[in-house]
Amino acid sequence: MVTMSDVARLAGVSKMTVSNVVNNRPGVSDPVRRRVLEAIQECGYRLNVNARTLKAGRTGVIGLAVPGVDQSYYGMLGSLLIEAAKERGFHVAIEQTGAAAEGEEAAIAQSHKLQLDGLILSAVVLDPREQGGTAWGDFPIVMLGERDFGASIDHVGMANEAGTKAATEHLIARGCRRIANVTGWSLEGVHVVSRRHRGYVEGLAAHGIEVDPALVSLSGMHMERGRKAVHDLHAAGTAFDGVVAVTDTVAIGVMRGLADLGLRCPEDVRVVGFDDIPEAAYLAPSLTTVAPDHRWMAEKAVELIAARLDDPTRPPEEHIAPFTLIPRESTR
Amino acid sequence: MVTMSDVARLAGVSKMTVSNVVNNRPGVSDPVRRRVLEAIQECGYRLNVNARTLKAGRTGVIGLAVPGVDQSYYGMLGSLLIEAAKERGFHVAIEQTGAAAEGEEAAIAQSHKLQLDGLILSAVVLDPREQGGTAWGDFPIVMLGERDFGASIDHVGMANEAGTKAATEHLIARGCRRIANVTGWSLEGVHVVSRRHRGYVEGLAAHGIEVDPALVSLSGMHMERGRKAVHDLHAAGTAFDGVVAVTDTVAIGVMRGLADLGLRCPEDVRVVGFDDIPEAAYLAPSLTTVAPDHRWMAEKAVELIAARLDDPTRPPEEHIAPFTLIPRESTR
DNA sequence: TTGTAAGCGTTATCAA
DNA sequence: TTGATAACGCTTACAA
Repeated sequence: MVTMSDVARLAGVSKMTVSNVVNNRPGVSDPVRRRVLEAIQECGYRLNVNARTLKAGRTGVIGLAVPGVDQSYYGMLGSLLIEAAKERGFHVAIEQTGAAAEGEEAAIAQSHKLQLDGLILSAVVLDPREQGGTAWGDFPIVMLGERDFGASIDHVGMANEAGTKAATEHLIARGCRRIANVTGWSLEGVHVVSRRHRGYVEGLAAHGIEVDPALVSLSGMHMERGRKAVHDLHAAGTAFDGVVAVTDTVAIGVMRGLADLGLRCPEDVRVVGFDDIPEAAYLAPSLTTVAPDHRWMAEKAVELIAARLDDPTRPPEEHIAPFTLIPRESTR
Repeated sequence: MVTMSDVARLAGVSKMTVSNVVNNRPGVSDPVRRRVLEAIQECGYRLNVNARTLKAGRTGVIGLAVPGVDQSYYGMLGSLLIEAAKERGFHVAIEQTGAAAEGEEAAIAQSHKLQLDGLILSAVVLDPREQGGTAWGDFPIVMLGERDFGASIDHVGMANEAGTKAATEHLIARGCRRIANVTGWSLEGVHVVSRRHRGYVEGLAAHGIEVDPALVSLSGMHMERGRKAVHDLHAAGTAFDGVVAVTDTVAIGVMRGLADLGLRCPEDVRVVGFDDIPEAAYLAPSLTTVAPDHRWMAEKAVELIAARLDDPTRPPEEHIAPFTLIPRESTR
């Protein structure tokens, strides 16, 4: 490996002068600067970021922990976050949590260990309360998603309740009266699933419709679960004319399930999703969905990391992304 | 920051002994080990990976450069690579190239600069020939995808030609005779698009069917392009009863385009894709596709990085992933 | 404007 | 079995 000393020797100056040139610091005469630059060219020198980091205590890398980038939603989110980070000169190291509490905790520990400059954590199941508040010291963590974070941590969320409520009311406006909610793993506690379910309940309530427990299907966040939920509803003889799916991914499974049963969408059953993943517009029928402003969220998250890095004492902030309901064929 | 020296002082031993304990090295007596571990607990010490790296000359991080993780295929691939890397103790930093030559070159430069231990590059457009052979010294780069890499670089590819040929023959076996190829941006040179197109041509040739240029639609690698391609074929009055799409993503667009025109799949037009992205099985109709063994590719790629790190002089290797044709409803 | 010396937190080496 | 010392490549502080 070519080091600064090598360059220095070649240019006939001291290490320090090379350092000054490399970092574009003032106080180096032009001829010397030129000589150093030539030497750098000549021997193909590259600055060792690690050594610099060792001194500075920063890495320029932020961690991103998501359940898995193989899921459309997190792929899209990851992509936007990587771009947003790039804008501010950060690189991104990805950690996959598998949507498990251990995975999410491990991600925090890892980023700490790797001395990343911060971590953006898409918390699906982790309960920050159980982590003993600010147990992470002032390591900059931004939480994405929906948990009961209290006011103790930077958080970028989206309008889960309002979004699902709007989706539910949209179905009602289209004439649906027996609306199923194909939702996630549990309705206990505070997380994406429970909040979105709450929006469904509120949407119904706003129009005086009572919740029929038979129409609420706890499944999981994958396509297969959405499909199975529809099969189960059908097998149980539960009639329904609309479905509020907890995510677009689940909605894809739901629509597939309908196809399995020979039910037409939207004629027999209307479907809405949540997230507006890239595929949503290209399905047949295209999927009506709640679209949070993901780019906005990504930029906000990186901004919060940068801000906390500058001032570790600043009070935590909470931001909620705006959303739009995008009507498409699945509810026509 | 708590350092080894702090722990050493607290435990009343030398830095070196702490290092030995932390790294689970033999030759430390049990009582001393215990004492050190207690001290570590007590002061909340964490190993500074950076300092270790500085010594080792390694970072433990490999770069992964793909066009964008928001595309299902690269999301899936990324996910598998992250897991494979984890298996071998590597972390992954992601770079997005936007499928542009500059992006791909920049990714190489960046990984160099960040002193990553290696780079796995999903090269879509970069021409290694133009890069002057081994201009990257012995920085471990593994190329994924299909380019004319010569024998000069580690490469993990897939059976693009054989796969598409099989897909084409599958359509023929199903009775299709007017088979369109909705393909990428260009058929010049050697890359995924041209190789897969070649497979299409071979598949037709094997059954004595001549290529009708009107049936070959150069589009691009996104859903919208697949949709547009179908619209264009239709507008031009070109009849077709089958479509070989260059990727599953494009195939989704194709199926959407068929729906736009009121054409039924598979009754009017049968469709095959390539990649087997997670959504393929859940579309309605589900998508017949060529499924390369992605997990195998991911593991191979990481393995090659590790091997070159161990022995920079080893000759470059080329590996081609096996594939399976998965028949589904879109060609029933 | 340039150079010297010390030190960042870790590990390899060798001596005790 | 343990410890002292010298690196790793760079930057900060200060001297020339």
